[in-house]
Amino acid sequence: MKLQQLRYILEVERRGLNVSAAAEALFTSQPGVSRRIRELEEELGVRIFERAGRQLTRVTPAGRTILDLAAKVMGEVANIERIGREYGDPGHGVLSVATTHTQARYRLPPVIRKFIGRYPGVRLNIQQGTPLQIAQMTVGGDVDCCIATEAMELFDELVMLPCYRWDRCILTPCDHPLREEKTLTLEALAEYPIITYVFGFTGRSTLDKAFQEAGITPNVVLTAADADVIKTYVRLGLGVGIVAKMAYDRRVDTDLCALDAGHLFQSSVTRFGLRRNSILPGYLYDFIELFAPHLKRELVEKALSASNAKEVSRLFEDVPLYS
Amino acid sequence: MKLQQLRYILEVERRGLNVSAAAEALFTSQPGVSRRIRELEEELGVRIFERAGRQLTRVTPAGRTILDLAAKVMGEVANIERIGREYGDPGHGVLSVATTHTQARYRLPPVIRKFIGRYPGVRLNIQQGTPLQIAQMTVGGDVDCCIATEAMELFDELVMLPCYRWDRCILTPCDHPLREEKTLTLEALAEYPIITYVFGFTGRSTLDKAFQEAGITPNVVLTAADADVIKTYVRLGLGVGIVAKMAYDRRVDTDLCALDAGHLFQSSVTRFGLRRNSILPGYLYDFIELFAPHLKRELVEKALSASNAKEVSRLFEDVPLYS
DNA sequence: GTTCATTACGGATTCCGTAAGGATG
DNA sequence: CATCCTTACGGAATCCGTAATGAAC
Repeated sequence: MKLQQLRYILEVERRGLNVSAAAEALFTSQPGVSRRIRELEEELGVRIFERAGRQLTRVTPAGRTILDLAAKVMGEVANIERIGREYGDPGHGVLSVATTHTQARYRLPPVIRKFIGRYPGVRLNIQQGTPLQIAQMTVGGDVDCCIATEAMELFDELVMLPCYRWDRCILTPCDHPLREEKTLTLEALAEYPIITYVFGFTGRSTLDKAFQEAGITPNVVLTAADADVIKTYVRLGLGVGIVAKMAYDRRVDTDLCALDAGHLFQSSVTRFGLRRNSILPGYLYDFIELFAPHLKRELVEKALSASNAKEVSRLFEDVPLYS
Repeated sequence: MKLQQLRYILEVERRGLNVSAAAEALFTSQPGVSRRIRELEEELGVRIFERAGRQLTRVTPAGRTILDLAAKVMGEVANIERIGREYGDPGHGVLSVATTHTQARYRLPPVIRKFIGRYPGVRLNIQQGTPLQIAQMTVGGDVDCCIATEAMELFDELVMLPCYRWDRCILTPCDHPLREEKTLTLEALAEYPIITYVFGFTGRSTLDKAFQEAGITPNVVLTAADADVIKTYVRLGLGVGIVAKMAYDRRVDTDLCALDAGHLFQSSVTRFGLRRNSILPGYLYDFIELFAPHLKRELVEKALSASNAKEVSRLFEDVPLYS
């Protein structure tokens, strides 16, 4: 058995059983991939992929197990390679973080400023994407870690570390009638056209839940993937915005007013995502702690070695997350 | 990185950093091993072994981590290979069990009779050795599992499944004065020369502990690795034997008498040992259940995936082990 | 002088890419 | 006819074993 063979079958699965696509992604020829798979199947004496004629149609039961184990193997191999880089060149390396607009724009800048001061030898690489995309990037090994509020629970290869809890606020022009209300209610809010996040972004699901439970159908006239766009349309008078509090800065957004909406919606928790059982470069522990000071190295290591999500969440039972 | 390289560094470590010995064990040439290691170190950019001149002297810190990860990788690879054999040829294969004389002689025969009836296609392979040897054989992958009472807790790569609890008896010639005693005591026992197991065998440590706690120094005139030898010398009148109850069969040992000693010594627990995170062939689950009926497949699987010994022992808290 | 690891070299094997072939929709 | 996997073949790289070299006890 060769590592190459395992690498190939994993890529073939990742590309939806398309050998040609896998070959391209692996920067090699398609017949090579085909042959390597065939060899492995012959050596093991088991079909990994079912074929209809020449097409790979699906993964056999044995193949399923083999692919899962192969993924583990490649994960450990990646760890070994990282150990090499770490010891050979401590304090140097690359840190790839996948995250959403909200984090990149509002929450990460001070963290990154401190980080690059402390690790001038580490090349930072911030990838932006939808929550689903960034979770996939992390699972697939394209980045070292991710930060997001949504969709992270969909992958159980990911360990999720709660970072901070946040609430929403309502953005209006400063002369808006909503500012007259004594205590803001969902009903009052629903009187106006609403501008907020696209589904699947920045806690949007929590927002929908609140309206649904109150039996109210809000008039959402526009959705955007980030708060800057939302603000723009609030300024145009298109409606009132519902955004994360951290997206409002009274010094910059002088023409907008923010009303606290913490009591209207359940607060959301932003999380740090890491591949289970991965070994992190030393500076990544520091990066995590800069982002969420309660996530000390020891705690993160415990979470990484936990065998299931329940164990992880038990580690964070007593952590207060407001900041 | 190649699997071969990982295999080689592991063997070199196993052979006490002796490259020549490793090469021999791997059925290959010594320069090949040497070069392969060198290549891996160059690729990773880290020394795995420290050298004094040309001799490998010890494992570097980075090497330690790499070796541990390499062991995991090779473990998963072995699992993949097993999956192949399993699916390709269910009900066929090899089952290697390492165990001690006591188990092989008294406890295993009925189990094995049933097993070979149920799985005529499986080749059984029983390896006998000292408790330490058999535990090492299991860790090293030379056998699939082991059964023993002693020394199994020394390896935390092993998952130990408690199988049954047993007590000791005192073997004497039938006309021996000890038979006159109403209730047998340690003091009375210590009046006579004693023949029992060698240290490290079949619960010998429990035995020593009992005497020590009572402040008695027994006169152990002869020790042997198995009960058959002990019986022989009891028959010769050399002393009284202390052996596991299961080693006495009144139909066969008609010239010997057994006195219950359950109240004198703490009972011992015989355990099944498996490598952590290994995948077992289906018939091995059956073998385990034949040996210890409470060890159902599901329970064994849970224990195998547990991350530490404490978690394992929690699984067996409520299991009664007398049989 | 024996043990042990490294270097040097030739042969065998494996790996890979290009080109051609056959099946499917 | 376009897509996609397999087979065929030649060149390159890798792997392996023998022999020779050098260091250490």
